Amino acid sequence: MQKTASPAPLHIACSNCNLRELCLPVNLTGTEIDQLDDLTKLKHTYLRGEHLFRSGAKFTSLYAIRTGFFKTRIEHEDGREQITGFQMAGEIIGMDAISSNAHTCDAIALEDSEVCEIPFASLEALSRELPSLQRHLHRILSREIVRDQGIMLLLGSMSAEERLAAFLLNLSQRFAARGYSPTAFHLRMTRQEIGSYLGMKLETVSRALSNFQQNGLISVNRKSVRLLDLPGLQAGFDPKQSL
Amino acid sequence: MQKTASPAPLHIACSNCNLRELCLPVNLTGTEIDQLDDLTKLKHTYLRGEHLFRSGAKFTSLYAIRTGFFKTRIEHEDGREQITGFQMAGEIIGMDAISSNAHTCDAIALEDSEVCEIPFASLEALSRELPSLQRHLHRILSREIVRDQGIMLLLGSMSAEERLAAFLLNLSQRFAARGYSPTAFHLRMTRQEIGSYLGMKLETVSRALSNFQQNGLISVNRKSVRLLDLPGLQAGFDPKQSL
DNA sequence: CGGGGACTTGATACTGTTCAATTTCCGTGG
DNA sequence: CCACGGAAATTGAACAGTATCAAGTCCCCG
Repeated sequence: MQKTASPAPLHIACSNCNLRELCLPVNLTGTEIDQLDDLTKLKHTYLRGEHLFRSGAKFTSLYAIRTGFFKTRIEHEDGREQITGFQMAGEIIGMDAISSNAHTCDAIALEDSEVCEIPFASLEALSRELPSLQRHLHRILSREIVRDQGIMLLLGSMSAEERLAAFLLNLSQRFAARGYSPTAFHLRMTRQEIGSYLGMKLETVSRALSNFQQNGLISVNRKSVRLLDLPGLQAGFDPKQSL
Repeated sequence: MQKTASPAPLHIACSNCNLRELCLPVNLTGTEIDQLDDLTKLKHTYLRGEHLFRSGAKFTSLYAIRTGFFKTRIEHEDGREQITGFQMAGEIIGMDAISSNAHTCDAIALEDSEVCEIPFASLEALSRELPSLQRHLHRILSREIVRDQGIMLLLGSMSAEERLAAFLLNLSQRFAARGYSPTAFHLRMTRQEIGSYLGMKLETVSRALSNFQQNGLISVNRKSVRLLDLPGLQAGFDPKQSL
């Protein structure tokens, strides 16, 4: 397709994967896209519950989610676990492993999913030749840092209900960015997993959801959620105002 | 100096800065070191309380701490703040800003400090030419991700005393790595700052420290701390065992 | 259609917060 | 050099938010 002398496309229609994170903002020529496509041609599918990788495994590749939903978790020796993120289509998993050449978390499919494997050595090599790809890789790594620090803020200085509201709004935004409804969606994870992510117990998650519902902020039934009052959620729900 | 046929040095004695993070594990020839030195020749000093940068400021450079001590913090609009880290000599600040070209946190000197400024565009350019530098940059970014996720684990699934014990042990390790005593050191930050970092109130920090002292794990007076029982701290102090 | 995990809800316990009173220390200015 | 003022830290008591324990319901999957 790069036969046409047309200017480089504004963003890449990555033929191999749904690489929102990796491809979208990069300005490349057709040949360069081909090189990138080469990089991302390894595809795999994972069924619900399967591991994409396990903590301790040797690091070779990053993984871009084409379709589906994953969670990542780290485990303390005493068995305590912390879910460090929920990843959806277009997002990248595995960046924690670059530092030590071994994965530091488990990645597990929450529904049947398809991923692109991106051999990291090749990505590094190509990014040496394509400054805009290099730039973009750095941005992606940095974005993960910013995301994690946002969660630190959440965990460190917000109440259980505020954390849950922020979580729902974050999902909402990410679904919207993918063309799905921002106000009605299906939770792929259990209350326990939400709780682990947000630093609270599953009962507290359940109570907070019920509470939101009673106050007209959401309607929830099992795993399906409808956000009814986005500004109300954003404002942080204050139970004292509502008796 | 690569005139000599001697092998590349095992690590770099960075003439400009105390770049433990940036330089140490990189294998480079003399010329290459010179290029890197060029990159890090901008030096500045900051007095206690001064800002290295503020949230929102345009991103141009990373900063490597030569000497001194910094904190980084993010602020929620409602005034809540979360301290995201305490950085000491040899560590790098500013990586969060790569993603959006603007700093997302404030960096403030906790004591008089000296930093190297590393223009990021130049670092990217040089790392395109030196694969081992590129690799190392990626490792540093990834290490920050791992660090942040460790703090998420802390905040999400540990008790106040466990968090504080982990914090003290982390400081201990980092001082030890710099040739200082791992068991006797001076806290550069207030109880309130420790609390903000660990997601608890200053009173809780103070009580926990007193509690550790009463149980012979540490001795503490104001800002000076002595760790008396590292294994005890590591095991996580359980107040029920000790009546 | 049956079994078991996921979820909800209630009662109670406990960790950590809040409010408040003191004490200690450090830097500043007389 | 000492005195002073204010921030930092400690400690206590009451309170709030969340965890824990327990019982029961609902579904989803086999």
